Amino acid sequence: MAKPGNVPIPTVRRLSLYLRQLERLNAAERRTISSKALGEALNLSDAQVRKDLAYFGQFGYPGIGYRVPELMQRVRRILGTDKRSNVLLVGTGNLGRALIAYRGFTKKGFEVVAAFDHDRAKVGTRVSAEPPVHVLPMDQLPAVVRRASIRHGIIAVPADAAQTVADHMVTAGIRAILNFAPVTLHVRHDIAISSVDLAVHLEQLSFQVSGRSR
Amino acid sequence: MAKPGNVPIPTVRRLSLYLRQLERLNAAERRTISSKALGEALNLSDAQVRKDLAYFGQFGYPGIGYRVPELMQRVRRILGTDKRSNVLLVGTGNLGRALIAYRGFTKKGFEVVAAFDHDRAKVGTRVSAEPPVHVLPMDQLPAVVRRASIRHGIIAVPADAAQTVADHMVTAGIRAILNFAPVTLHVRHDIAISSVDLAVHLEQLSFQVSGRSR
DNA sequence: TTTTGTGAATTGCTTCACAGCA
DNA sequence: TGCTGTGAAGCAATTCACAAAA
Repeated sequence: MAKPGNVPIPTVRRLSLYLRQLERLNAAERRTISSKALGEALNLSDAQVRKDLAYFGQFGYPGIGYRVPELMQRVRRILGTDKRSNVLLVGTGNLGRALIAYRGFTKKGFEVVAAFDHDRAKVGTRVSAEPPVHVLPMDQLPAVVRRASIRHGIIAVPADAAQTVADHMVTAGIRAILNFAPVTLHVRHDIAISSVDLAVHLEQLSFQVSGRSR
Repeated sequence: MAKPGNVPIPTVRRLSLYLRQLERLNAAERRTISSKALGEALNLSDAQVRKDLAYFGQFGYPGIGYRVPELMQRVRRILGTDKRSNVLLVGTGNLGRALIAYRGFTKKGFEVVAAFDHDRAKVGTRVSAEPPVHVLPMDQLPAVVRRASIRHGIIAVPADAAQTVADHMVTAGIRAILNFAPVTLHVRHDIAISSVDLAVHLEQLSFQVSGRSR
C-alpha cells in the first residue's frame, strides 16, 4: 500500500467509478464482487481494478473477491465523501440552475447550500424549492463560506467572468473549484481545480467520428 | 507527422484546449503565438504544445511561432468541426433543457436540432425558442436521425434508462454519444462515447482536498 | 536572437504472470 | 479451484536538449 501522492491520477478518476458501481451493487444487495466482474462492468481489466485498490490498502479476500458494503465505505472514506459537505455555486443561468436542482450531487453527499450572482436583478430569486436556495449578491460570498464552512465552489458563469469569480472564491477560503466556464483558470497550487467544458466533449467525439477516419 | 491512430489520447483532449485559446487570441486580433505562450495560458509545457501539434503536421514558423488564424483553421479541421453538425438530445429534464439552451455548443459548430423524451406528457412542449425545438416521442428518433443526417447524440436521462437509450441511438445510426447519466455504457467498438458524470467531478475535488491530506 | 520540430531519455501507467491464501 | 496482491515487464506519454530555420 502506498501513501496518496504516488497514486496515479487515472486511478483517482476510476475510484469514483468503482464507488458508483459498488453503490449500484449494494442497492441490488450483492454481497461480494470480484475484480474481474467489477472490471467488466466498467470496461477495465481485472488487474487494473486490483492495482488501483491496492494503492490504498488490502481490501480483498482471496478466493472471494471484495465485500461490497465494506469496499463501498472504504472508497467513500478515501474520496472524502463519507461525510456530507456543503458546496456553493456562482452563476445562476440555465446551467447553474440545472446544477442546483441536480439530484446526483445530493446522493453523493454534496449539498448546494448557496447560490450567487453578479446580476442584482437575480438576487433574491428562489432558485431551488426542496432545500430553499435564494440567490445572494457576490459580496456576501466570504461570510457564507465562513459560516457554512464551505470548501467547494462551482463556477457556472460566462468565460470572461470566470477568473474573477475564481479569485474571489480563493480569497474567501474555497479550496476546490469545479469550473464549467470554457477557460483555463489560474490559481494557487494548493487549490484543486476540475474543469468541465461541455463543448470540448462534443469536439472529442467529433474527432473520433470524422477526424480519425479521414 | 503521424497518421491519426498513434496520436495519444491526452493529445486529442488538449487539441480542444488549443482551439479554445486560439479562438480567444483570434478574437483579440493576435496574429501569432509561440508554443511557450500558448502553453503558459493552458498550464502546459512548451514542448508539450509543439509535440502535440507535430502529430498532425508542421504548422509552425521557427523564430515566429504559430500563425493564429491558420492554426485555428487547421485544428478545427483536425477535430472535424470546420463544418457545422447536427446533434440530438434525449431526456428533457433540468439538465437536458439547460444543454439545449447552452450557447457554447452553437459557437463551436454544433446545433441541437431535436429533443426526445420518453414521457408522453412532455412531448410537444417547446424546449427552446431561438431555433424552435419541440420535444418528440422516442419512436420518431430513427426517422429524425436519417432526415437530418445526425451522427451525434446526447444522453441526459436517469441512470436506469441510459443503456436503453444508447441502444436505440446506435440502432438508429448515431456514431458518437455524449453521456451525462452516471453509468458506464456498453456499445459497439466503432461507436465513440464520452461520459460526463457531474458528481464524479466533485468527488475528485473532494479527494484532492480531504483525501490526500489525511 | 527566437522559436520550431524531433530523436533520445525519462517518467508514468498498465498489463503480465505468478506466489500465496481461502 | 478461485481470486487477491504485487514485483517485473512492457507500453505510453512527457520532458529534455539541440540542430535547423527565420
